[in-house]
Amino acid sequence: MRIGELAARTGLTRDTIRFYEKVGLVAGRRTANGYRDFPPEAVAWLDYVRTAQALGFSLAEIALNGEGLRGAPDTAEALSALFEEKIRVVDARMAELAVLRAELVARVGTGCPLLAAGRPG
Amino acid sequence: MRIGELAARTGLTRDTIRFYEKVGLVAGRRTANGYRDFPPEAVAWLDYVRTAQALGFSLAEIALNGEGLRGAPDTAEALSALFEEKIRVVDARMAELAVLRAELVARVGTGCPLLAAGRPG
DNA sequence: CTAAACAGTGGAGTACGGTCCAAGGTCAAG
DNA sequence: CTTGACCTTGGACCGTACTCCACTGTTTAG
Repeated sequence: MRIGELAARTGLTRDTIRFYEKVGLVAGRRTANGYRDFPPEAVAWLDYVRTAQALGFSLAEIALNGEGLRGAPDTAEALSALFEEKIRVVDARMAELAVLRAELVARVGTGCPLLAAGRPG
Repeated sequence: MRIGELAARTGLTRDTIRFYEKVGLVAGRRTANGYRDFPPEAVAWLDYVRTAQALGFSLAEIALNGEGLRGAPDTAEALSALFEEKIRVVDARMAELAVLRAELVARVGTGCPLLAAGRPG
């Protein structure tokens, strides 16, 4: 499919997709006239890119994931492994947030919360 | 205290503190010779800035929080309210992550995770 | 055939959050 | 009085992730 259709299907702009191609996030074959031609899987891949981005991964990291997938013998399995890894990342992030939450709870209602910030001394 | 000491106590660089002053994140009185002179509370405030940043707040938002605090009749109470608000934000962020986690779990182990991405059709 | 809708390129600009540097002023110790 | 540590300023520069623009080429519908 051409870039306009991919843009419509993913909710990204054409410019963003061209930018993603430039940084190696998405593959770009060309038709005879020079237009980009994307496979149908590009839609799902870009959906995944947005998810990974929401998880706090940089585009460079996501591109590396993609590299790994392209070299994998069984892509479906490799992708499952990738998702499992992401789940661990999500769990870690949630744990961090839980710590921050606890710190915030501890500060609420103290006489002077900023100064009660648990520094030594 | 002068900027070097504040930098040492917060773990920030002098340049970062000057940058924070420029964007209104931290107050800058001056001594007779033109050196910046920070009150002791600046340490705790900058600690808070880092925490808020870790929560995903932009420096501009954090600066606005600071504005609100300076205008508050009871700073300790205003700060408690601020922390309570941040707790709600943390809860919202954790809920988002929980959704993402569920999506990832759903994709693991499907025949072709990328294509099973729950799109209509 | 023409006009619109699509595609291409390169390059500039934006916002955020710093980071580094050069040139110079201030201050305490030896 | 010099040395060195500290401070000042302005401005250039970086990486990330886009976003917009002008100009040009291609395809499609009437």
